[in-house]
Amino acid sequence: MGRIGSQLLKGTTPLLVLSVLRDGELYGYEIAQRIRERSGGSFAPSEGSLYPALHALEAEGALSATWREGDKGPRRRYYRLTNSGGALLAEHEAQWSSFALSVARTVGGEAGR
Amino acid sequence: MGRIGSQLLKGTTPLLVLSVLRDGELYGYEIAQRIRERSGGSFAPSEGSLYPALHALEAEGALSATWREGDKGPRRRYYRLTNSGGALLAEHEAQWSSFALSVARTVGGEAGR
DNA sequence: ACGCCGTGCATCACTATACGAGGTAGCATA
DNA sequence: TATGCTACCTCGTATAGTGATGCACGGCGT
Repeated sequence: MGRIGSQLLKGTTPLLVLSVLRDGELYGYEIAQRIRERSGGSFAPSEGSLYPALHALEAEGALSATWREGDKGPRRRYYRLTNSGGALLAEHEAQWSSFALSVARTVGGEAGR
Repeated sequence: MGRIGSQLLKGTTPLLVLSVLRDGELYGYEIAQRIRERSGGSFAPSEGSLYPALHALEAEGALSATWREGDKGPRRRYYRLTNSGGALLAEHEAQWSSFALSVARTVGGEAGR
C-alpha cells in the first residue's frame, strides 16, 4: 500500500481531518499521525497542508480549538468538532461517495444512464 | 448526482481519458462527451484541462493521434490507446483503487492494517 | 557541553492542475 | 445577419499539496 500521488489528495484533507476528529479531541500533530495510521501509511499529510487546513476549518466554525501546555514538550493546540463541523463532515462524506461512485462508473463503463 | 468540486478531480483526468479510450478511437470533443455521459453528468472536464491532458498523454506515448477532415464541420484529432497507454491505464486504475480504499479506511475508521 | 533527533506549531516558495474566458474556424438554422 | 453548435487551442487565475525553513522544548548519546 504505497504512498499516493499528491494530486489525488487534493480536496480530501478536510474530509480526513474531520473524520479522525470523530474520535474526540486531538492536537494537530496527533491528527496527522491518526491519518497516517488509519490509512495504513498511504496518507501522510505534510505540515504545509495540514496546518492551513486546520486554520481554515477553525475559521469556518467547523472546529473549536484551545491551547494547552504540554507537561513535556511544547504547547499543543487541541481541536474538537463543533456541531457545524459534524454537519460539514457529513457533507464531505456524501460528496466523496458521490465522487467515488462517479469515477467507478466512468472507469468501469457501466453507462451512467 | 450533482457536479463535483474541482479539487477532488485533480489527478483523475488521465484516468478518465484513458478509460473512455478503451472503447476505441475517439476525438477530443467526443472524449469529453463520453466522460460526461458515463459519469452521469458529474464530470464535465473543461477544455482547459482536457486538451492539455491529451497533449501530455500523447507526448508520453500513451496515446497516438491523427488529424482527419470532418465531412461536416472542422477537422478532428482522433486519439487511440497505445500499448504503453494501456499499461498506464492499468497503473492509474490500481492507484485509484488504492487511493479510494485508503480514504474509505481512514474515514470509516476500521484501523489501517 | 554539544549536537542531533523527535515533538509541535507555523509560514514560505514552488509546483501541478482544473477552470473559465478568449481566439480561430466551419457549418446549419433562424 | 447572427446565433449556436461543433472542434481545436492557449492563456491567466485560483486552489491546495510538498518540502524546506524557522522557532521552541526536551531527551539521549558521545
